[in-house]
Amino acid sequence: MTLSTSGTRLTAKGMATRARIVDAASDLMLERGVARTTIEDIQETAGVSASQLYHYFTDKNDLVLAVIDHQSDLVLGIHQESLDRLDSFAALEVWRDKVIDVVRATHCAGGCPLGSLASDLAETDPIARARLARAFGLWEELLRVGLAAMRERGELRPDTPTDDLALAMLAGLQGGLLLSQIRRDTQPIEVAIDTAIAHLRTMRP
Amino acid sequence: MTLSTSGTRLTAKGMATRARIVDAASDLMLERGVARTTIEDIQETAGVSASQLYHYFTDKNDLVLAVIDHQSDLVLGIHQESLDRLDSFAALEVWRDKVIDVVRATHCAGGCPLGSLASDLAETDPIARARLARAFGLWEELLRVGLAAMRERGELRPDTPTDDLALAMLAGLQGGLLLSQIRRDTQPIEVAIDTAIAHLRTMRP
DNA sequence: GAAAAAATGGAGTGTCAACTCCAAAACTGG
DNA sequence: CCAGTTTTGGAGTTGACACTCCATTTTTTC
Repeated sequence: MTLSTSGTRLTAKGMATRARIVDAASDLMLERGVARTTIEDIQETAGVSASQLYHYFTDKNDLVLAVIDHQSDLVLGIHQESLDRLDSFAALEVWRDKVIDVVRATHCAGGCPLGSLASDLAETDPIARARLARAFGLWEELLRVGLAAMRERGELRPDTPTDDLALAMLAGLQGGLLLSQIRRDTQPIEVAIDTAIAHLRTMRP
Repeated sequence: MTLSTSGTRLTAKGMATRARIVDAASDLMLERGVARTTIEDIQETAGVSASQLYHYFTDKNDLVLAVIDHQSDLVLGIHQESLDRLDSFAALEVWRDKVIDVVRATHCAGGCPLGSLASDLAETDPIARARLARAFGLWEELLRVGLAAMRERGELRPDTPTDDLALAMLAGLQGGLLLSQIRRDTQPIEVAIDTAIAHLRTMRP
C-alpha cells in the first residue's frame, strides 16, 4: 500500500505512532490545506515530538504523500462498499443517501478529502498530482464497473454510454461537494447527484 | 465594485499600480495557491516595492479579497457573454466550445480560478468564503436565467426543472475542471458538459 | 506655483516554521 | 539477558515571510 517509508522495519508501537501522525495530518490538512498546516500543529494533535515525525517521514512532502494514500483508502473504501453491488436504481439511491449523510455529518466542511488535496497540490507537487490522478482513476473505475453492471442486468439500454456517465457522475459529485462546501448547504450535492441519477433514468429500456 | 480600500482617492497611476498588483497576485495564487504565494513574489511579478503593496492593501488578506473580486469579474464576464442570449441548443454548444477552448489554452493548469480559490479559502477565511459563495450564486443565476429563457422559448418542456439543471450544470463544470486539472486532459470537462447538455436534450418537447 | 495629498524606494524587524542533532529510553531477537 | 535496533525527547538553527518605517519623489488642487 504505502511505499514511501522503506528500509526500516516498523514495530507495532511504531506503526501506531505513524498512524497517529497520518491521522492528525489528514484532519488538519483537510481543514486548513497543506501549506497552512504546520509540523508543530501535527505534533501537538498527534502527541508526538519532532524527532518522531522525522523518524517516520523524511520531510513534509513525504508526509503529504502518506496523507494522500490514507485519504484515498478511506474515500475509495466508503464508495466501494456502496457501489460493489450496484445492480439497481434502488442501490444507487442507497449510495446517494450515504454520500449525503457523510456531508451532512461534517456540516459541509472540508469538502471531498481527495478533491481538496487535488486542488491544493495539483500545480505545486507533480508526484502528489500523479498519485491523486491515480486515486480518481480508481474512483471512476468503481462507477464505471457499477454502471456497466447495471447495463448488463438490463436496467439500462444496451447503447447507454456508461463510461461517459461514470466520469460525468464523478465530476458532478466533486463539483457538488465543492459548492456545498462554500455554501454550507447540502443542496448542491443533493441536486448534483439527483440530476445525474435522473439522467440515468432516462436511459432505462 | 471593490469595497476593500476606502478613504484614499486613487490617481490614474495609482489605479494602474493597484491593478498590476492584483493581476500578479491573481496569476500567482491561481498557480500556487494563496498560502504558497509570498508578498515578495507578488512584488517581483508586479514590479512594485513593499511600501506600494501595503499602500494599496492593508494586508495579505485584503489583497486576497481583491483577487477574489477580480477573478469573479473575469469568470462571470466570460460566461455572461456566452450565456446572455442563451436561446437555443446551438448557443449552448458555442458556450461549451468556448469553455473548453479556455481550458485547452491553459493546458488544464490551474483549474477554475473561482473553484481553486474556494477550495483554498473555504475553511480558513470566512469573509472570502462568503464572497466566493456570492460569486457562485451569480454564476448559477446566469445559468438559471439562460435555461429558463430556453424553456420560455419552447426549446424545453414546460415542466423542465431548469433551476436544478442549472445548479447541476455548475457542479459538473466545477468537477470537470478539477478532474481535467489533475489529469492534465480536457476529456473530463468535455464529457461533463456534454453529458449535461445530453440530459437537457432529453427534455425537449 | 505652492501647499497638500498621493505614490514610491528600500532597508529593517520580529516571528514562525521546517528541519537537525545528540543522547536516552524502550523494545526485539537469539 | 544482552547486543542491536527502533523509538522517543527536546533544545537548537537557519531561513523565509509578513509587515513596518521614514524619507523622497511625483502628482493633484486651488
